[in-house]
This record gives sequence, structure tokens and C-alpha cells, in this order.
Amino acid sequence: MANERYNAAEREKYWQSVWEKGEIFRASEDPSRPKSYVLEMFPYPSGRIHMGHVRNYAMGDVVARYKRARGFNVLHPMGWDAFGMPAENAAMERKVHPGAWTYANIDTMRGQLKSMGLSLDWSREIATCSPSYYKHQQKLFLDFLKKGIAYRKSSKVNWDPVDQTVLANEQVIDGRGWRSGALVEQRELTQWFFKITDYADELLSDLDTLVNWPEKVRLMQANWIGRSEGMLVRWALDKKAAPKDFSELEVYTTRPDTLFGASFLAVAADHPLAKAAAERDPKLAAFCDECRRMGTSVADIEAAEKRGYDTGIRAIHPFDDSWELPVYVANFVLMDYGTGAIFGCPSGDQRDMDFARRYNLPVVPVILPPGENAETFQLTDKAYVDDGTMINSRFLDGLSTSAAFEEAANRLEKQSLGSRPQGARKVNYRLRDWGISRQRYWGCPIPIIHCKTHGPVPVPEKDLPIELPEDATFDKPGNPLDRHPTWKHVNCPICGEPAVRETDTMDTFVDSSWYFVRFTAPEAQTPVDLNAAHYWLPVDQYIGGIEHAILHLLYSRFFVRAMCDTGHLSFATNTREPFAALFTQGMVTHETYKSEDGLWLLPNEVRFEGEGANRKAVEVSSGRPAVIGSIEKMSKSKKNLVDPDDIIAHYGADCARWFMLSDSPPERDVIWTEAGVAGAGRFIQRVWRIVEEIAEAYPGEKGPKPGSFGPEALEVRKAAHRALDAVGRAIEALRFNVAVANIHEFSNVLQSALSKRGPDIAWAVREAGDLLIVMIGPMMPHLAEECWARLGYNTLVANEPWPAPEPELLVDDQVTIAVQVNGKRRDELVISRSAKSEEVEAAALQLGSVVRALDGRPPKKVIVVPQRIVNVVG
RNA sequence: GCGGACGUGGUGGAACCGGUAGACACACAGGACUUAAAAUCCUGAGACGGUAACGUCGUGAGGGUUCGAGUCCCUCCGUCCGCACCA
Repeated sequence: MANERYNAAEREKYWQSVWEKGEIFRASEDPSRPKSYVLEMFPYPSGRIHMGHVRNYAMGDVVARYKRARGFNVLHPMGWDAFGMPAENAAMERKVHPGAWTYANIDTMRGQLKSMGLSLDWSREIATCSPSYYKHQQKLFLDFLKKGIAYRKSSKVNWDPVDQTVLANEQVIDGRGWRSGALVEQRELTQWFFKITDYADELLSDLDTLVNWPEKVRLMQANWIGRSEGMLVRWALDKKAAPKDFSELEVYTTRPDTLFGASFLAVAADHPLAKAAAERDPKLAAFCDECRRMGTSVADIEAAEKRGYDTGIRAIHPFDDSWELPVYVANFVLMDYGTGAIFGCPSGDQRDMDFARRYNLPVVPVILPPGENAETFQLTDKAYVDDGTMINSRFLDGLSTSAAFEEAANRLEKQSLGSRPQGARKVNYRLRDWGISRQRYWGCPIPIIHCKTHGPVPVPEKDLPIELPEDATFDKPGNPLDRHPTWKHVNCPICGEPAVRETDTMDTFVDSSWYFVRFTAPEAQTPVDLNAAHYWLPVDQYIGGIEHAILHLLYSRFFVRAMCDTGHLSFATNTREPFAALFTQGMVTHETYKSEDGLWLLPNEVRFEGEGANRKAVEVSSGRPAVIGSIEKMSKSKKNLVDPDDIIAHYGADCARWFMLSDSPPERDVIWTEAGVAGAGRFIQRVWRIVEEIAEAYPGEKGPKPGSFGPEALEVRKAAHRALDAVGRAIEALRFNVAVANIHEFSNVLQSALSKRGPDIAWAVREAGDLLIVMIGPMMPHLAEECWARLGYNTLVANEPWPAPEPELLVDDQVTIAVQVNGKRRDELVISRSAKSEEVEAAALQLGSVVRALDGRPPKKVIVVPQRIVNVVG
């Protein structure tokens, strides 16, 4: 018996070169064939690929190769999300140009991806930092501007007063700048926005059409858009204390039904009323400053302790002239949502409750929960936010929550304050317009020229692309484009007078909002080639991390609609959705290790002693004990990283891919373990041994199919065809771990059959071997090619069709069904698949275990579920 | 704070539409082969009791619906993710 081990390192390179020479993954439009566009989220070129990429791209490649085998014309491209802050940080820290750094990273990572053996069409490679890409993005921006989809307005940013720079939320740590440590301030800047809110309704309602998206992502997006039906209510302000020119305060509420439970009004620190009041009250001004220092992150604001400041201003209740309520400035009211002002009903909202308890404001219950008694009902510190019956609410008493909403809304609409209705129904969205301005160098320049006379003027299209200057400096913080000596100085396209370029660049989410469109015709002279887009779009299967569930996916959904509305894109089918099916894969995690001194250690800096509960880690360099920490997402900061290059060099790409697909369900996190990889490596050798044995025992062609098969041969054939069926269905459902288990199970059967002899077995084993190779093809493509060649074929598995299983091999004549007595399993029964219910019942009642369990009693009832179960109720 | 998810043996997980819980794999134990080791092959195993046949318990906790619940409903506990300038 030949017993040479499969040499992955050598053979993988060989097969990659065969695929590359044959250009077999190169895609082109072919209207005569059904298409399948398979896409994984393109990577940020951070330096090296990580295990998360390996997992993501292994999954996408299985789908792409499987679809090819099922006869689809597959588009499977790859590119680089190449603009972003890390390049600029690298420039500052290491004095490398962001472009040089990025392109070097791309070269490294392209090489790493190629070593994975992915079935990619590399001829379509895109880098978003290339002028040939962002030129078209600038054109799209100009057309959005013409259409009113892009506009300018003032908005707040995190400002580091020491570094004189704008900070991202992630650069603000506990309210301080990450480099300078200075307290962060908020500044108003005029910035560019995309009018995503115009599409809010469509983006929300079309979620229903995305049936092949995870339910949770659709839910998250729906909540993010946050449509609510409420009212704008205008409250008169008591003239005595109100600042000049402020006679009323408009609030947005979704709960006009709880108006009689109101005990205060609150405005955001940036609300005009707050600013006006702060001018005459230094303490209030200080409080507002403090609120602003919390940063721009909603999470920070809402997690902070509820605090407020009584402005002394009093508002008059819309339903009772004699009822005055205090107006606070509060740190939990967001200027960006609604009108930046609320009325607080402590009994009906937990935040309001917390606030009321802190400042000793009245808490009046206005909604009686079902089943409670109005006399005895009491609230402690927990608000009741659900529906019920109105109490303590005068003319609303006794109404349901929804009827009270209607009644209060109708009255407010009829009532006047000044000469206008006091209330107006209003649909409000949590979704805000998308601010795309970034005060950074390494992004797509916004093609605008600011003229003293003509304001912001679009760059003429003939002047596109506006390219980034190469000779920018990165030795100090701030925007390198802004301080560049010459770049921004140009003449106004209208009047020819000296003017300045926009020095802000676009949010990198813009780059990734249409790259999948560009992939359909990466060389087109216009942003999109409509014919190519019609053929390939939408993406049939999109795969990426759950962390993109909201922003990237929502922005992309918006962006393609905006492209459609500016004539840049249209779909062949009746949809405006870019991604027909979405799959979000889990993260790759690993144990963490720390030295005695509390420093993080890389996995290869520790070795292990003992097993199970006695397993201990030892620091290799010093021999001192190390601490085994929790299992966490692989990250540089915790050093729990495994380098894909090391794994591929040691075990091969197929092994890394196989392990990534095994065990853990793809949507869940996977724990990377040495033992797991080693197990995958063993399976590869096992497949190779099986194939070697088959090739030696049954060389040459399979020959004609025997007229009949003995029981042993039949068993092999059944196992093979069932696996084929099950693996196909598992891959279709992206349940790769189940597909792997099915292949394991089948290979166990095949391996035991190798020791048996006979012409029918020979044929069945040859057939089973062929099928095994086809089945592992999408997951371990190199091994599959090697085995295919070993079995004597001179074709490529990559070009082989996925065979159809023989239906008669998928069903058994006999079925095993469980027999329960009173719901407890007592026995099982092997019976003909076609047995009638009465026969099954009779057979079950004769079983000794059933008779014993019934203890002589006659059965009260027998439930027979054909081919499944019998339950005897006694 | 708001929103979303997840929880099954020593471990990762499987279980179709409510129908035999623990497939498959890892780790482990015993055996075969070997001078030996590695590799490979065979066998075993949820927990508890029992020589065994078998019995009882068992899917984070508690309750409910049902002939039957890992699966459906309610309450609770724990873990994780997102929150708009990270990508």
C-alpha cells in the first residue's frame, strides 16, 4: 500500500497555478446562463489578513465554488476598502505615506489571500483609494448634489483642543482625546450630508422584501430607522421667566396620552432656549458645557447618570392654564432627535422616573396596568411603560392608551396657541441624515470649491478626479489637506477669482456603499456600466461580519437608491436592493494568556502542561507560569492572535479552511484551537489515504454499472448519495458545519467498505470515492484536485458539475420509529415505511416493554405519527 | 440607558414543521500494530444507581401549553454584540 503523506504546501501552490493559468475563475456576462454574484465584504488593508478574514473568505469560496458546480455563471471578485484612519495614524507614527503604507499592505494581503486558493476573479480587483475608483465617486457626489441628495448643514464634532483636531468617537476615551489626554469639546462645523432620511420609509418598508436576510439584521435596521408616530406639542412659556423672544417651547412626544402625568419639561444643552437661558445664568452655562464634554456618542450620553438644571423658566400645561411645569436642561435629551425638547412623564418612562426621583419632582401614575386596582395601584421607582387604562387624567380617564392618544391628539390639533394649532401629528425617525465630511487626508476628496462670491461651487466634471496631493505632511495633528501650502488654492469655476477647495474628505463608508456595483464593470468609463449591472446585480449572496449589520448595509441600501434616482443605476428586476441574501458570520476567538507581570502573551509564547482542569500554561522564554485567561475575539491588544500565514505554511490552506468550516455554526463565534486544526489536518490525510487505496485497488475506469448490488455495496451507495444530498442542502443553507459532519459520517462508511471485496463493491467504492471528492471540492479545493488526479481523471474538480443523487437511494423501505408510553421513550420499532397506522399501533402494543410499562392497564389513547413516533397513553 | 442576540455532555456542536436529545468532531480511557514512539486502526463513554438487564434524572433557573417541549408562551439569571467620525 502506498503511504505517502499528502504534501499540502507543495500541491496547493501547484493547483493554484493551474487555476490561474486556466483563468477558470474569470467572469464575463453570458445572458444564456443563470448568474450568481457571490461577495464577501472586502477587507481593510490593515497589514496582514487575520483569521476572521480566513473564515469569511472560506465561507464565500464554498458558496462560489458550489454555485459554479451547480451550473451558475459566478462572479466572485475581491478588492480593498483602502481609505481610512489607520493609514494616517501609521503616517504619523512611522513616517510612511498613507498611500505607500496602504499599497504595501495590499500587496502583502493579496499574496496571503492567493495562498488560500480562493476562486476569485482577480482581474476585477478594486482599491477604493485609487483615483480610477474615487473619480467616479466624486461624479456620484456631484450628481447627488444636483438632485438635492447631498447638502450642507452645521453639525457637531468631537474637538481636541490640544491637538487641534477632530476626533472619532473611538478616539475619545472617558471624555478625553486619546493622544493628548485633553478634555474633548464639541464644536459646530459646517459639513456635507446625504439625505438618507428622504429614503427612510422606503428603507424601512423594503426590509420586508429581504426574506433572505437574517431576521435580527432586519430588526436592527428597523429599530435604527426608528419610525414613530407622535405629536409636536407647543407649550406656552410663562413670560415672567422666559428669555426674550421665547414665548413657547415645542416638544416631540409619542405619548400625548400621558400629558396629565407630566411633571417637567427638558431641553438639550444645545437647544436655543438652553443657550438663551445660559447667557444670563453662569451656572447653567457651566452645566451646558459639562454636558457638551460628554462627547457626541449616544451611548455615552444615555448611559450617563440622569442630571439636569432647573432654568427657572416655567411652561404652561396645554390642558390647564393654571398648571405650571419647570423647564430643565437635561443631559439625556438629544438635540438631534425630535425637537431637542421633551416633556417628562415619570410614571411612563424610566429615564423620566430616574430624573424625577433625583430632583423630587411629582410622580403621578396615569396608566393603570391591566388587572390592577386604581385604588391600590402604586409605583415605586419603576415606570410602567406599557398600555392600560387611563387614570388621574381628567377627560381621558377610563380610556385605553390608544384611545387616549387619539383624544389628546384631536384636542391639541383643535386647540390654538397664538394663531396656530397647539399640536400636530408627526411621523418622526430616529434615523439622522448621513454626515460624510471628515477632516482627514486619507479619503476621497469632496469635489467642491468655495468661492467668496458664489459659495460652494461644484468642481466641473472635466476636472475630475480631484486627486489627493502626494506631498502632504503628517508630522502634526489636524487636516493635512487644510495646511497644504498650495493644494487648496484654486480659482472659482464660475468667476475665476481666487477660491479654496473643500479640504474635507468623504467618510469611508461612502467608498464601501457602491464597490459591489463597480465590481460588475471595474474598468467602465462611467461609474456604472448599466448592461453589466443589469446582468450581475443584485448580489446573490453577501457574507460578512455582524458588526456591519446596520451602518454599512443601511448606507449601501440608501446609496444604490440614490444612484438609481440620479440615473446611474437600474436593476433588471423589480427591486432596489443591492444584496438579495445576506449572511453574517461570527467572530474568531482564542484563549488569552498573561505573564506573571500581567503582560499579554502571544499563543506561541506559551506552552502547556497537563490536561483538563490541570492544564497549565508556562511562558516559554522564562519558564515561569503564565495565566490562562478568558476566550475572546482575536485582537492585537490582547495578543491572542494566530497568523494565517503560519497555519497555511504548517498545515496548508485546505486545513485552515476546513477547520474554519467545521464544528461551529457559521453565524456563531468559533474558538481557534491547536487541537482543532490538528484534527482537520488528520482528516485531510485520511481522505488522501482513502483515495490512495481506492486508486490502487480499483485502478482505471469505473466500468459499466453492475445490474444489481449486494447489501454491502448498497450500503455504500446509499451513504454516498445521502451525503451528496445532505451536503448539497447544507451548503445551500450555509450550514457548513453540518456539511462537514455529513462528509465525516460518509467517509467513515466509505473507509470501512475498503476492506470488502466484490465487483459490485468495487464499482460502489469507486463511485463513492468520486462523490467524496466532488463534495469536499468547495471546501478543500486543492486536496480535491490532487485526489481527482490520483483517481485518474485529467479534468479539474473546479469544473466538475455537482451530480444529482439517485432518488431511490435516499429512502429506506424500513423505518425505525420510537415507541413512547406516556411521553417517555420505552422502545423502538422497525417497520415497513408504508405500514398503516393500525399496523404500527398493533405492533407497538405487542412490544414487551410497552406491555410492562402499561402494567396490564388498557391504553387510553394511542397517537401514531407515521414514520416518526408512537405514543401510548395509558 | 436603548436596541439585538445567545445559553444542550469534559469541549465545539447536531436534532427538518412540537416527535428516539447528544449525530459528527475534539479531548479522554482501554486495546491492536511497533524494539519504542509517532502515525494509523478497533472499542468505550451524558450524570447517578446497578455485575447486568434495566431504572431514575437530564438541553441556564422557575412556571405554563401539549399525548409529547432543546424546539412554543411567561418570568428570572448569565454571557456577548451594536449605538451614527473604527472598519
